Amino acid sequence: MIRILIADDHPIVRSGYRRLFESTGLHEVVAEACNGEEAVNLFKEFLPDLVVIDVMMPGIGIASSIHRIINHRENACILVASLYDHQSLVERCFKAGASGYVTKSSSGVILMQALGEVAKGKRFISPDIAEKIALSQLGPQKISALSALTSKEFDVFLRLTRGQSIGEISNEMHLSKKTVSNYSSKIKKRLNVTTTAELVHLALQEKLLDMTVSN
Amino acid sequence: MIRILIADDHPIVRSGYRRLFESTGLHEVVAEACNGEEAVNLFKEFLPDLVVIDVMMPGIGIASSIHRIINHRENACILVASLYDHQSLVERCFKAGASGYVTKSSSGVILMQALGEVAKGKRFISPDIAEKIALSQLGPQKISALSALTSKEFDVFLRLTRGQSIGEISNEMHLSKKTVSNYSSKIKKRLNVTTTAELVHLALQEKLLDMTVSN
DNA sequence: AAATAAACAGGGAAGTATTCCCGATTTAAT
DNA sequence: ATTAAATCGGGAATACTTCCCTGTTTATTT
Repeated sequence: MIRILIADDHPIVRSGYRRLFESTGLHEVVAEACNGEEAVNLFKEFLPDLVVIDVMMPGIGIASSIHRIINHRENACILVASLYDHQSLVERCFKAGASGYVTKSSSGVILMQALGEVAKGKRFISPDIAEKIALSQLGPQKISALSALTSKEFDVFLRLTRGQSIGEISNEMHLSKKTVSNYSSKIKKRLNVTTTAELVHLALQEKLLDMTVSN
Repeated sequence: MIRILIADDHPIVRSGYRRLFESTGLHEVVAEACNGEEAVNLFKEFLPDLVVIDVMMPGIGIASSIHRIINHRENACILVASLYDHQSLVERCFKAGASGYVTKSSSGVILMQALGEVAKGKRFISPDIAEKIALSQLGPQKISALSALTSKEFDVFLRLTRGQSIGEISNEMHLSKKTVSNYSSKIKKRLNVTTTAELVHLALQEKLLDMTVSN
């Protein structure tokens, strides 16, 4: 029986995981977290065999959540599930200690496959992302300016482009407004822009935001 | 027995809905679609009592999906589920003929409540969104929030979303910074957002911005 | 193991932007 | 001719930005 911790801020998504995982009879969901801190705490409490964690939750960022879990148990098995497939995000997660990365548009089959591999201590990356990254390695090596951002900067960047204010971000990340504001400035400087709107444009170019909503 | 069609591009989310809905014994999921076209086709095929549809799927946009469903059956019950709670999106959905709108961070209780109301032919909007948006504003007669902007406001809106700063705009438009800043505030208030990033999102949704703006 | 370099967190100060409220024109609309 | 809306900005309080600087904590190198 593989004991699993699910971390996602959407109840419906947690419920979906539960249904999928428990359908095999080989997995047991021992706890559910709806933010990063809770995930870390529940990990310490339940010591699950495997953690399935969302990249974008309120509170601490994904990198630091992973770090803190790995810190508590060196060989923790962490599978990241994300709506986003940007290379720098994937890189950041693996670097922090994740063992697997899948997009949420992956099928149940892929998810279960990922679960199996990660539980065995292997690495897994979903085919759609692997393909994208592989292809991007082939082209002219234009490194995205975004990978120049540190993990905290990147987190703030995402939140800014998603429309959050400095105040909201400081609350969710538990940092002072001053710190967030300083990050915001540093980010703009590094990316050579002056306004938040331009940050959004960059995020769009890097396909970190998608706006397929209307038509 | 209420017969339901689920439309969401994430298998995990569909699975979560299924688990939730079927737990009551009063609902039956008769079909699952993973994009707009499929939702429309499956609707025609199964004629479910109710459709739960995601706002952001590949292919045709939500508005056109809803339109095509309503076109096929005037009184179809459609519940929209979304990660986003922008008023213009909510408006767009209601205008197209949806009966309910919930965010995906809603609890199962809220979701079931929404399902019940919508199935009865009533309207439903999840409390977190309702808090931000006055229900009274949502009649099908309402036109795009952007057309509520005056021409100067619209001009400033476009410049802001293109990444110009208040100072730049005031120079180009020969207005004092104060005036531009006041416009900026008024625009956000009218469009019910608080940050410039959200303005950019609106512009994108309204196709007033194409992603090739900044190089 | 010690040294060097980054990342992280935030204070100070000056400047810019935001919000909300207000009053003054000009321009439309009934 | 009158009411309404659009346009333009001042005042004041608050929020955000920028640049610079000081620590502390993590990583990397030698």
